[in-house]
Amino acid sequence: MKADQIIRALSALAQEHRLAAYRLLVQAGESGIPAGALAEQLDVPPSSMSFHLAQLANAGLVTQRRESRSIIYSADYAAMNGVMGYLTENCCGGVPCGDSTACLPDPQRKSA
Amino acid sequence: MKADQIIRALSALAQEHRLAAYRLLVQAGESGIPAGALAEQLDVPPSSMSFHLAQLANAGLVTQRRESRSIIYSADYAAMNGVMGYLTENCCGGVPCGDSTACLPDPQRKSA
DNA sequence: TCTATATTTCGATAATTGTCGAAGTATTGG
DNA sequence: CCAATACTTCGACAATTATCGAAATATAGA
Repeated sequence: MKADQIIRALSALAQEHRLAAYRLLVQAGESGIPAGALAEQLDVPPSSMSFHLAQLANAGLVTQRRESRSIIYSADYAAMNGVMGYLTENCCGGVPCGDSTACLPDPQRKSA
Repeated sequence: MKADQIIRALSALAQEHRLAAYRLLVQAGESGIPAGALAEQLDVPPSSMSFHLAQLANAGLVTQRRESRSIIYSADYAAMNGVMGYLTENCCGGVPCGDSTACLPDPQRKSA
């Protein structure tokens, strides 16, 4: 994963509403949350929420799927793990350290 | 750790030069790297580097100490772990998942 | 097809962030 | 005390990002 991609992900998370939205999505798991519900819960106008969700999607941190009239967003755990892996890379001068950030969607987790 | 603090940390890392500097510091470990050396390695003017290092310090991601005429910066591993913990919190809808991001300075790591 | 719902795109404006030279502040050695 | 070194702070300007109403797009149901 290259630096530019990581920076986009970090920028995406470095904003009040997006960080809050992302965390809700992370906790919601695979079922995800529709854009409108996120806007309501975070008390942000729909157009603003849409802007923020687009940033998260562009960063690869969330995926979207249409379901009837709603667009459901869900967190992409692999992307999050990628970012954290990048930050911890060579974290102790090359010496291996308890560096095993792994997080998979609820239903189908690997046996870590 | 509260959201505002996390946002400052993520903002600090979400910038080309700061991400690069931070990674150098992470790899350098406790000995750290003087401001000037970072500026030179990253090909950034001293005043710009200073600005960026101040951001990282303000976010609590790095610490600084004076050593003669130089100011040595080093990564604060605990802060990094705090940020990652925040991101993975309740990451699978409350179900525990391989969520053990830990990273300690080279010389004195815990037996994880 | 017409209307209501759900969301996005557009566009204009406000706010924040990045850049870097010049000047200022520590520290050391002569 | 003076000059050199290592950094930081200041200040001005450029660039990017956030906000949100209005208009556009997609879907579903009557």
